[in-house]
Amino acid sequence: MMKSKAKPAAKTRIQSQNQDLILKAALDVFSTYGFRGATVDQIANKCGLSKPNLLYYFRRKEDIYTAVLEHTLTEWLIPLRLLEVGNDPITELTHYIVTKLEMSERNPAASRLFANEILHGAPHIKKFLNGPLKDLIEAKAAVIRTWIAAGKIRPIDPHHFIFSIWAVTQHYADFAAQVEALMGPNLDPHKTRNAVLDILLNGLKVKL
Amino acid sequence: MMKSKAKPAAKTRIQSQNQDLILKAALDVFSTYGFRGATVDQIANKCGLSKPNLLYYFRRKEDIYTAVLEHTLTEWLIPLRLLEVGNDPITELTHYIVTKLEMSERNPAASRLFANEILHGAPHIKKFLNGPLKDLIEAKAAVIRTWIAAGKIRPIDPHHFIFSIWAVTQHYADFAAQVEALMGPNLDPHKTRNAVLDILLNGLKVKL
DNA sequence: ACGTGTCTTGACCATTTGATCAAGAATGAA
DNA sequence: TTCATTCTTGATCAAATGGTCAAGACACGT
Repeated sequence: MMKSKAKPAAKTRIQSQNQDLILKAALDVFSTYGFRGATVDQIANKCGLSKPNLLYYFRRKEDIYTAVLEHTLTEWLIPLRLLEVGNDPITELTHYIVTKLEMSERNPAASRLFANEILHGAPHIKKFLNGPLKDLIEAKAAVIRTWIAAGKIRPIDPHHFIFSIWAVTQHYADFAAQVEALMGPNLDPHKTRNAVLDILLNGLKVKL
Repeated sequence: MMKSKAKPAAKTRIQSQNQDLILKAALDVFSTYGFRGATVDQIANKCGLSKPNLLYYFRRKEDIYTAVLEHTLTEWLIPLRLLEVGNDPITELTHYIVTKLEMSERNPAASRLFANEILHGAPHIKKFLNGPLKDLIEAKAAVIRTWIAAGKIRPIDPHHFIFSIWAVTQHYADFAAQVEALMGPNLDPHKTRNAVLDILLNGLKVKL
């Protein structure tokens, strides 16, 4: 029998079902404790599988990690891809920032997993950074330059502006412990959204 | 003989010398690998001491971690403390942001150690966040409100504005791997400084 | 030089943890 | 039902790692 491909994403019903369980649990555990801090046992317990069974689906701990990391990365770029020249820069950027904030709020674990990976030197995703992400950021920097050339926004540095958006939006997921300690547990997402939009976008207006 | 205090910061020449070596090495190792990812052996090797010798100065791994963390925190607040009402908000904020960027550039390990701790829920510094840091941020939020009341800057949310400054400035240390991948290894600190100041402060201007 | 207290370390221990394996249980196509 | 394939797990291993200890080396005031 042909074994189809090297890594058949999922063949059996049980396979795809369990792989899904594992990836969900792994995202939780890895994002909370980091790669080294997480244990295979923790992940196994969290999804109700035995450790050997888990290692039947992913041979090594690192395989689970890279799988969940890649799965996260692909979704991570989607909002930025949607940033196009369009008509109004403020509309476009507002949509991007709001989407990013919503992602950080809905799935902080993914944000933290990513942050942790970068923080430790991005050993597993160097290629992703130098390849797809680099290409994407250059394309979007070009979009921003178009706006500037058209006189629609003030001339800011596109790259550093994108970094600032990333930094601020992800801050609310990655540094949630700090934000919560300083603002209390009932942070109003609506207020946060308005404040962030205000701070990041108001400086773009061209002087009259 | 009186043992003076519970934890005499350092008595002997050798003691203060070795404790210093240990803390320096520990900052490096902990910031790179996280608490769980770091090993006592790594720290010992890095500072040229044997593992048992290192554990002679700090009984447990966690003691080293908390020591280096506390040592870092105290310095971390200094620039923000210097933020006062003064005359010109832009001057004050520029100074704060520039200082923060310089700290991130000069000592990225400290920034990453802190980021890592927060990222994992800040288990060791909850008290610091809820106490000194909370007090400080409230005081500085008041400073910003003073500027707003005086009509010197546009009415932005003080807390979220401080968060934004933290997020953006620390981004260049914490996410250095990503920044480097996207901008190349020769990032010009001067350009970064100007770009960040431009993005964060231009939106504060009151409309004419 | 002496001697007390400080410093250093090789050897060792207990636990955790990633990973293996053989054997048994469940699944599903014929 | 049959039976090959897939799935599951208890038992177990080897390595890594935090921490201990007793014994020896060293520093330094006298």
